[in-house]
Amino acid sequence: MKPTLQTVADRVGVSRSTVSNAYSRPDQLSPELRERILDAARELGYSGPNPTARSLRSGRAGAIGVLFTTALSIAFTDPYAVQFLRGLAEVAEDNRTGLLLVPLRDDDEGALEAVRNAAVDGFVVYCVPGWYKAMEAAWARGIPVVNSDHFGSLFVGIDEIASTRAAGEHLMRLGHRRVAIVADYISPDRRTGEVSVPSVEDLGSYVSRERLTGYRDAFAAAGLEWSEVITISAAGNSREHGAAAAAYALDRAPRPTAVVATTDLLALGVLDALAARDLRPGRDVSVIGFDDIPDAAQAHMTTVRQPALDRGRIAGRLLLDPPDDPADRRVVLPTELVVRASTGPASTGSV
Amino acid sequence: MKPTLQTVADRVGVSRSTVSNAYSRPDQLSPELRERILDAARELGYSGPNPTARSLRSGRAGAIGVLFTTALSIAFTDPYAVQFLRGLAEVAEDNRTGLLLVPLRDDDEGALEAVRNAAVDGFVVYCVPGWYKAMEAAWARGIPVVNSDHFGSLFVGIDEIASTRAAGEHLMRLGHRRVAIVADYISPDRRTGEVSVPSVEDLGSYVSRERLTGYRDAFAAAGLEWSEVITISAAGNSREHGAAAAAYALDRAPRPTAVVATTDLLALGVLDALAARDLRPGRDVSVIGFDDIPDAAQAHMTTVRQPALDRGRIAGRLLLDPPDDPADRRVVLPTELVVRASTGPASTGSV
DNA sequence: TTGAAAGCGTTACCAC
DNA sequence: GTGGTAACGCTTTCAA
Repeated sequence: MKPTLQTVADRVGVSRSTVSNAYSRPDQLSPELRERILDAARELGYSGPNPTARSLRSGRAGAIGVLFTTALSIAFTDPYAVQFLRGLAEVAEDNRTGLLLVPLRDDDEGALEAVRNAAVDGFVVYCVPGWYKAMEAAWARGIPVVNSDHFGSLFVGIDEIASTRAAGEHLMRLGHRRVAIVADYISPDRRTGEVSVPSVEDLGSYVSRERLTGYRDAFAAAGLEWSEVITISAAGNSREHGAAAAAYALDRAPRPTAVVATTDLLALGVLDALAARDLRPGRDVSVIGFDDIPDAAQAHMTTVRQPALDRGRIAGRLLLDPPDDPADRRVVLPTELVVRASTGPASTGSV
Repeated sequence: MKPTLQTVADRVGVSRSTVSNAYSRPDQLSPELRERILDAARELGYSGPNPTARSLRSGRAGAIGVLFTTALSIAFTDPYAVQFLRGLAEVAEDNRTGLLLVPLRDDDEGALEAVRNAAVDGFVVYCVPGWYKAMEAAWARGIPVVNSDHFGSLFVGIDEIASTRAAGEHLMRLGHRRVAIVADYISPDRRTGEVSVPSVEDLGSYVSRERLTGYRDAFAAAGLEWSEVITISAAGNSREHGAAAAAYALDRAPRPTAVVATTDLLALGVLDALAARDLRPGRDVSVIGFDDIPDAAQAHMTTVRQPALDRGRIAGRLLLDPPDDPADRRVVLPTELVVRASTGPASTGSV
């Protein structure tokens, strides 16, 4: 039988309230009595108030729920996600709050259950394409939800369209006209391969949709028709999937002079694919990523930098202390096109 | 006012129990009634039983607490930790259990508070040198604690000493006699620099202590005195710290013919330091790491492979379903010395 | 400074 | 198939 407040109270010969005070409001009783209580507790193996009971009573769970795109076991492999989490964790720590990684399993029902059952004070939704039900379940909880990918009441994100438009303009300025785009979650069956995206607006994944839109607009402004652009679906956001997807662009004639990707991880895969074919990035084929993860710099890759750490931090602050002014509840962070060696003028002579 | 079970019960005209059953034991009532209840709930904005109250009643928190070495914001940067977490997350998902990252702040009191206040069913202690108090607090909770670095009742780990002994023997076989070791957490002040470690046994960090012991034993067996070995402290487990520490070995005469490190991250830093000095790994200076993280293979680095993913998985299983037989409560996983190009014969002629 | 009493929102048991 | 009743372990007035 586990000791409870009452056990300790009985032992010392005081009431529950006094023992409770000994832990939660030390100033409410004499130091000696407190010491006696704490001693008794130690002796009885009582390690302090039961967190769950305390939560129930106080109405505070002491944790932030984190909702991920995919299996939580994947989350840690994406450097961008890791940065985001670090920022979030930092703020959580400062507020004596834990981070609860919610297990969103593959089946819909399981995911809903998990969201409804999470003992948390709010949710940070990191990136949940296709999990609208889970998101709705989070909303239904009636606790704050910070969304970084869709527009909700609490939002922290970037101007996705403007960001990729800038990248697209850079490409157009360099004279590229044969372009391929690699994106994840753009084919319904989640396979890797070329896919036709007649209307970007209909894409299910927020991130891919917005980023493709930016490119499309930049291309259009330069007179490049969207229908001429090769769109390739990657089965997931990883370097390997990026390389596999790139093959569909690189192994065709005429070969595109530029291959852009919606994330750095995918773009690094594109670089891998170039290397495997002895093609020189920025000379034979230009490559652009998105995120500016550490490996991007090492690979001398042109990309769009977004402040992942800040996004996490702000998400945490928004959640822990939601501003009253609606205007303050939506934060749009700046991005920056970082030009490195992976982009260069379109080599007109190449086949 | 948030709706509760009672609110819904009143609305439908049934008792609380029936509403509770509608959610938790659907087979206990007629489908029609259940539908009516669920509809009413939706209408009222009731999103299901309060997780905290449910936890209190059922005695199950639905989460595993994860205790990290350092600020949880650091945890994600160590590839080994990430692998471990992935394994753990996998098992947690399968058991509909969340992962609560507990904010161990820098001050002792804050850490204790956090551990005592975490609403979890058990703890996985990943690597907490210097946080003995936090560990004791976890133990005191009276819930299962899986330890991977110290010997507790539930344990999953490797034979640290035998692992590095094998690495040390490899080095001795290659004829190295001027050797430096880079390790983190071996100087009391956590600074980077050469440090004297007269008795390995007294080191505070479990991992560093065990791994140095293995090396020491291997060296001793080959007739190399421990006092002749250069021990260098790294201020933390990162590539940068590894490079900084390596400088203390490489910039002296005579230069060691081998520099080993207690983790791959540190060892990769050593390789960086070699590169900066135009020294060839495996030719001019041999390097050995520990863990076999993905980058190690890419760097052609000799290292000790340990099954990080499995460690995480087993930690989860041990926690969620502690075996009765004490023998099964301690799992020692195999390791393997992976010899790559970063080690070679001691170049007798080098200075 | 201390204690009694009233919940917090749920679930489990046992009658009906 | 359904509904009381009694916990689960704690915190918080409020009165003494």
